[in-house]
Amino acid sequence: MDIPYINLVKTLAERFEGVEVDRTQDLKFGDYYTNLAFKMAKDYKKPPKVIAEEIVESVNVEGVYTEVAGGYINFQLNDSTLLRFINRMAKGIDLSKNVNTSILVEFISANPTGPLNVANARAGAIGEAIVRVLRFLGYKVHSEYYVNDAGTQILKLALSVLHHIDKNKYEFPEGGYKGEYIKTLAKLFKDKYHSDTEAFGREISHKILESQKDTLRRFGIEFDNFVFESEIRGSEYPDMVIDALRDRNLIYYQDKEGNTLGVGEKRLKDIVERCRSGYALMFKSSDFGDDKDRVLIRSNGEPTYFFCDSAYHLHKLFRNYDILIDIWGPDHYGYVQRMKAMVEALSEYYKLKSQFVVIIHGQVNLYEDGKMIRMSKREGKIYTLDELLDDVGKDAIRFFMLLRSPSSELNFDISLARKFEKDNPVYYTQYAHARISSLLEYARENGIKPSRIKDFSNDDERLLARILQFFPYYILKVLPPTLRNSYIFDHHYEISADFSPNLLVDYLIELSHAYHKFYQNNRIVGSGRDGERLTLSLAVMNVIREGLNLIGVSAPERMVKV
RNA sequence: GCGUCCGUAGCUCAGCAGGAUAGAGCGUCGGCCUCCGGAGCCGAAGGUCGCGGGUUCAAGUCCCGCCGGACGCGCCA
Repeated sequence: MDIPYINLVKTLAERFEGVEVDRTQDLKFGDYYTNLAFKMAKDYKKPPKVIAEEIVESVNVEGVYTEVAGGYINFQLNDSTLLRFINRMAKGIDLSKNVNTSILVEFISANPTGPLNVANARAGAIGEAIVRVLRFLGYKVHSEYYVNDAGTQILKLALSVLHHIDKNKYEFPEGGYKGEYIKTLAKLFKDKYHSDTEAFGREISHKILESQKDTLRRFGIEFDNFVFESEIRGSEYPDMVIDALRDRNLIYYQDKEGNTLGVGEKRLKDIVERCRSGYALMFKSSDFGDDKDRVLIRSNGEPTYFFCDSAYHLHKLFRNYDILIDIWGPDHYGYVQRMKAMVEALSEYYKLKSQFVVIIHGQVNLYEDGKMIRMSKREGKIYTLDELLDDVGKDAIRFFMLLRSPSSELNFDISLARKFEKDNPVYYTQYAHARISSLLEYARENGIKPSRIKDFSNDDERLLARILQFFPYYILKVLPPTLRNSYIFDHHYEISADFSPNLLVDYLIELSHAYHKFYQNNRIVGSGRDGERLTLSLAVMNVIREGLNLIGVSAPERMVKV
C-alpha cells in the first residue's frame, strides 16, 4: 500500500540522512514538517531560513505541497494525493510488508498460584497491543507466557491447599496462599493427594493456569505459546547456563561469611551438592553493570528464580528471534540489570544474536468512589481481573489500560468506569464507528452506494481526510524510533523499549471527534455528495475498526443501551 | 543511602532521540435537535510545564543540584 507519509520520509531521506518528519502541531502549518534546516544551520553557518529554501529547491516531493516558514519546512499533501489515499483506505487498510524481523513478546507470566489481577491486565493490554501492531506491520511475532510451575511457591501452594483439606495433618505454611480460591481447590483436589507434594503442587498450579486462560479468553488474549518452568528445569538449559558461565569465569561460590571459592565441578549436580555444604553459587553480574553479584543456587541447594529464568532466557535465545521483548511489572525494576547481564553473557558465549529489551510498566492503582483500594496478595485481598471484567467489561479495561504511556502509573477508578455510559472515551470512539455503520445501513436502504471521491466540496471534508491520513503515522508512532526507522528503510537498528500504544489510542479519540464534528455539520444522504461522503465515512470506519482491533477493543455495529 | 519512574489547567493525564502562540478528556459556566443515532456538536473561563542553575539561535523536552511522591534494592518470586 502506498503511504503518503512514508513516501515523504523516504524521498527526503534519500538526500538527507537522519531526517525527521513529524506531524505539525497545527494543521494550518500543513500536515508534516521537518526541522532539518535548523539542524544543518550550524554546520553550514547559514541562517536556517536560507538552508530551508535551498532544501526545498533541491528536492521535489511528488504530490506534496512544500513551504518554508522561518526555518521550518512544511509539507501538505496535495488534494490528489490525499484523495487517492482516502479512496484506497475506504477499501481497507493494509500496512503489512515483508519485514524480515522476528520478535518474541513475553508478557503477563503471572505465577500460577492465584487468579490474575489488575496489574496483569495492564501487562496484557500493553503486550497484546504491541503484538498486534507489530503483526499489522508485517513482523513475525509470537506471544509467550512463562509458567512458574516449580519451586518454593508451588510447594507453598500445595501446602496451603493441603491445610484446607486436613487442618490437623497440615500446618498452614509460612507465606502461604489465602483466599476463597484455595478452599475451592481444596475441595477439587481432596482425594487426589499423593506423597509427592511437589508434583501435587504442580497439578494444582496447572488447574489455576487453566482458569487464568479462561480469564485471558474473556479479556481477548490468546497466547501462541506457553513455556513451563518445570520443563525448563528438566531440560539441558540449566546445565548450559552453568557451562557458559564457568567457562567464562563468571561464577564462584560464596558462603554466608563472604568467603569465596572457585568452581571446579563440571556438572550441575555436583555444584548443587557443593552448595548444600553451605555455599551459594554466585553470578558475576557486576561485570556487566549490575550493582552486585547475584545468587544462582542457594546454600540449601535450591536454585533461585533468577537461575531458572536464566535457563528460560537461554531457551529463548536459542530460538533465534531477532528481538526478544519482556514486559514486566514494576516490582521487577531491580531485576532488569541482572537479566540483561545474564543475556549478554550467554549470548556472547553461545554466539546468539537476539536483541533483548525489557519494558517495565507502571503500577495500577485501583480507586473506588475516589478512594484508593489497598490490596494485599498475602491476605488474599486482591481485586481480580475477572471481577473487573464483570464490573466494567473488556473494552473499557483494554482502552483505559492503554490510555497512559506504559511506564507511568495508572489510576483506575472503578466506580467511574462502571458508570461510564457517557463521558467515556471508549464509548465515544465506539459510537463513531456505530454511527457510521448505521449510516451505511441507512444509505443502503435508500439505494445509495459509496463512490470514488474526485474532489473536496468544502473544508470540512478536506479536514477530516487530512486527519484520517495520519493513521499510518500513528501506527508507526507506537514503535520505538529506531524500530520505526527500520520498518521504513528496511535497515537494521538497535531497538529500545519505548513503545507507545497510548499515542494510537489518543489518535482514535481525535479521529472520532473529527468525524462527529463532520457529521454534525454535514448532511450525507441527500446532500448531493452522497456517494463521496459515504466513501469518506467508510474510510473513517475502517480506520477506527482497525485501530480498535489493534488495542483489543470491539468495534460494534450499534451501541446497545445498558 | 543507591537505582528507576513520576511532578504540566480544579481533577486525570498527553506532548519529550529540543523547534512555531503548551494540548486533550473530565469538571465548571453559556449555547445547539423540522433532518442520516444528541452516547453528539459549538463557545468561554482555567497553566511562571515542582524549584534553582547550565548547554543552545531555540528547553515542558537535554545536563547538574535541590524539593515532593511511588516503586525497587533478599541465599523471595
